[in-house]
Amino acid sequence: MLDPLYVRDHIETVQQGLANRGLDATAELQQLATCETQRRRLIPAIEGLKREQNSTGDQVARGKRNGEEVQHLYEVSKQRNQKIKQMEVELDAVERQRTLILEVLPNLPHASVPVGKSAAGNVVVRTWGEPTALDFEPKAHWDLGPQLGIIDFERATKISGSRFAILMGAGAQLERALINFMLTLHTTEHGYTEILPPFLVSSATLYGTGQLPKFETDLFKIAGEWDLYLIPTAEVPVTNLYRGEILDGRLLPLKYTAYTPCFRSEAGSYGADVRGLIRQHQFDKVELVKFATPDTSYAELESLTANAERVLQLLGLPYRTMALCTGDLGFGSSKTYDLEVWLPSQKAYREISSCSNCEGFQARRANIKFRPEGAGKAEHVHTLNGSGLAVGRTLIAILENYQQADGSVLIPEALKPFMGGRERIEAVK
RNA sequence: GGAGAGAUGGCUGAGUGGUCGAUAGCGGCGGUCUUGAAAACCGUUGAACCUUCACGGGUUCCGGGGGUUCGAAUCCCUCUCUCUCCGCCA
Repeated sequence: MLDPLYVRDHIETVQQGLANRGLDATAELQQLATCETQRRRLIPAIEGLKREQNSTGDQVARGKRNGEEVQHLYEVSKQRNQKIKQMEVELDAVERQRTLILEVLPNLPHASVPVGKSAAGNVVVRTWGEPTALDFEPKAHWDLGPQLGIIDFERATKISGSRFAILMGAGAQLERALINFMLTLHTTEHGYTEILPPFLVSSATLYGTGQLPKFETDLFKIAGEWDLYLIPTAEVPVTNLYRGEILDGRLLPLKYTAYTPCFRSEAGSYGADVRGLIRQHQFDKVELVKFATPDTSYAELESLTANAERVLQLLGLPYRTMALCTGDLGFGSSKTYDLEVWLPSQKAYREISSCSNCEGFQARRANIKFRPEGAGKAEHVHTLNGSGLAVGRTLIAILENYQQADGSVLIPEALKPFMGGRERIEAVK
């Protein structure tokens, strides 16, 4: 949620920022301005009446103690009270409308974000490694996996329907090894604290990170009388760790990493990446989340992104880092770097991580603050999150980049200790 | 699923329908004392919003919502959540 007071005083800037995202919010901002005017008319009026009401109450109390006649005050007070109630109903409607508008407006892009309309406007920040050179025609993972007997798409469809997959044998082991490898790296070398959160969360939690109310159709909701949804990312439960709390600023930044499965209905994405593991209703991800002070959050975004890149580097997977343009930013993000890994079969870089600084956008929704130096006025923290990495896509990248002419797949050096010393995955004869 | 108890400030915990934002203790912060620390003592210690250049002033908030009343932390209704016991269960 944008800061209502900031929006009030910077309508033009906000309008321009949202326009850069491809959103014409002229009408909404106009409505907001109207709400603001009415609000500022009603609040002082109501407060003035309440003040009179309080003083009348004191008069009654004092009068009664002294045995004076106070009946005549009752009627005045009663009428004033009706007036207050009437204005409060009005104010309530105004504030409701204000919230309704604010909660569906996306975050403003940071000044450093390139202006652009779509993914085509994203900018390559750096490239690591060279696209893997294979002296044979690379196979796609959806062929490799089944041929090696480590991925079964067909039986997954029988069990759960489309966009699910089963990992078996060395495939399941590889997924587990990747999770373990990533968590170990982030906790021991990058200083993150590991979290294993609930995979089901309440609507209040999803509101805090911005999935609700606008993106309910992307989520799986639990049937029945439950206010529970499957998490679409660990960002949701982990960012909500401190919802409604005021943190000691001296403890910031706080850094957390969490492995969770993620569940997305991907409504509206039919037709895209229908084959293979790329886009599934359920996938594993190791997430990085930070709570930072506003003055350090952009430095923290750089280091968080570097932490995610480190995973790819250690696995020897070629990738590039993209700065998303204004038109491609996610709802809650002020600035995002996407990491894209090279997939030989597609001869293209594909997204494997997305690292964002949401500034105070989620913190305002979730009411997460900090007190600088442990004292003084509390301000909203900045929240950051990034994949470190999407595990299923990492598995794809390993299969495709480490495939050999004979159809086997080598295990990257850094992963061997997590694979029980296994050197390669071969077809089960 | 059955039965019961509760929700008050960072924590613990008082609170008769009328100067209660709320007693007290702990914790935190500042100070005195000390070479330093501890102890002791003194002081201080919530949030949101409105208004003001500022100092300041004001309103609201005792789980959420509604009601009774001139007036509600206190009475009534309702919702949510937590805890305890029993049953079932990984």
